[in-house]
Amino acid sequence: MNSAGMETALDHIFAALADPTRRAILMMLLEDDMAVTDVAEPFEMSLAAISKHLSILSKAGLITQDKRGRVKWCKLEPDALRDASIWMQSFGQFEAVNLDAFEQFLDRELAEDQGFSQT
Amino acid sequence: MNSAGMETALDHIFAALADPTRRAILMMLLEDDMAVTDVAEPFEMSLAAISKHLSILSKAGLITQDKRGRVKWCKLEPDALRDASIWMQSFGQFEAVNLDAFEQFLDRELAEDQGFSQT
DNA sequence: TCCTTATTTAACCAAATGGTTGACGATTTC
DNA sequence: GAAATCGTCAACCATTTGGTTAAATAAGGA
Repeated sequence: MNSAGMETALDHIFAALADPTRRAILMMLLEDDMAVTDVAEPFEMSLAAISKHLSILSKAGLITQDKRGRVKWCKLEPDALRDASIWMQSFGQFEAVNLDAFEQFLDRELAEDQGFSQT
Repeated sequence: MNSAGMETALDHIFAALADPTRRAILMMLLEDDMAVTDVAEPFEMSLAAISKHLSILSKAGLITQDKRGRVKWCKLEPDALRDASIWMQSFGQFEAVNLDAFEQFLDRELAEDQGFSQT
C-alpha cells in the first residue's frame, strides 16, 4: 500500500512544519542564510531550544547547516517541501486522480531523492 | 511576526498530517465517505484509537463527521489543506518544480483516460 | 595564553501524543 | 424487551516533545 521510506520523510517534514517557531524560522531563512545565534535572536527562548529546532528542521531536510569557523550557517532547502506539497496537492485540487498511479508516481519521485543529507 | 490566527490552524493541520495512520485515513476517504468502523477495519489498532485519530483530523478541519442513526460518516474536506498550501507557496522556488512534476503525472493520467475533460 | 563568542550536549522537567482496556449511551435488530 | 452494533469516554501507560539550566567543545581575538 505504502512505499517504504515515504512515510518517514513525510512524517518528519509535516512534524517539523507543525511547530510555529520552526515555521517562523523557515520564513526568516527565506530572506537570507543566517547564523544560529541570529536565528535565535527574535525568539524568547534559549539558544539551546533554537538549536534543537534547527536540528529538527535539518533532519526533515528543510534546511542545511554549513559550519564555517565557529559560525554555523543555516540555509533553507525548499526542495524538501516538494514531497509534502505533491502529497497535499492530490487532495486540494486533483481528487479524481487514480490512487494507484499516484502512488507509483510518488515512488518514482522519492526514489530519486532517497537520503536527505542528515549529518 | 506572524499573521494572527493562522498559526493555530496550521499547527493543527500539519500536526494532523504528520501521522502516517492519519494520512492513510485521508487517502481512504479520498475514494469515498466511510463509517468509523470501516475506516478502522484495515488498521491493527483499536477502534478507540482510530476514533481519536478521526477526532484530530476533524479538529484540523481535514474531515467532517456526520452522524446518521448510529453510524457516523466521515467525509474528506480537502479545502482545509488550502491554508497549508498557501503557506507553502511562500517558498516559491520549489513550487515551480513541484507543479511541473505533478503536471507530468497528470498528463500520464489523462492520456489513459481518453475523453476526460479537465475543469 | 586568556578571554570571549558560537554552538551543542547532558540532565532534567512538564505536558502532549498515541496507544491500550473497559464501561457506557445510543441505535438498530431480533 | 433483550441483544447486538456503533462509537465515544475515562483511566491508564509509555514515549515523545518542547522547554529549561549548566557544562562542554570549538574557534577567534586580545
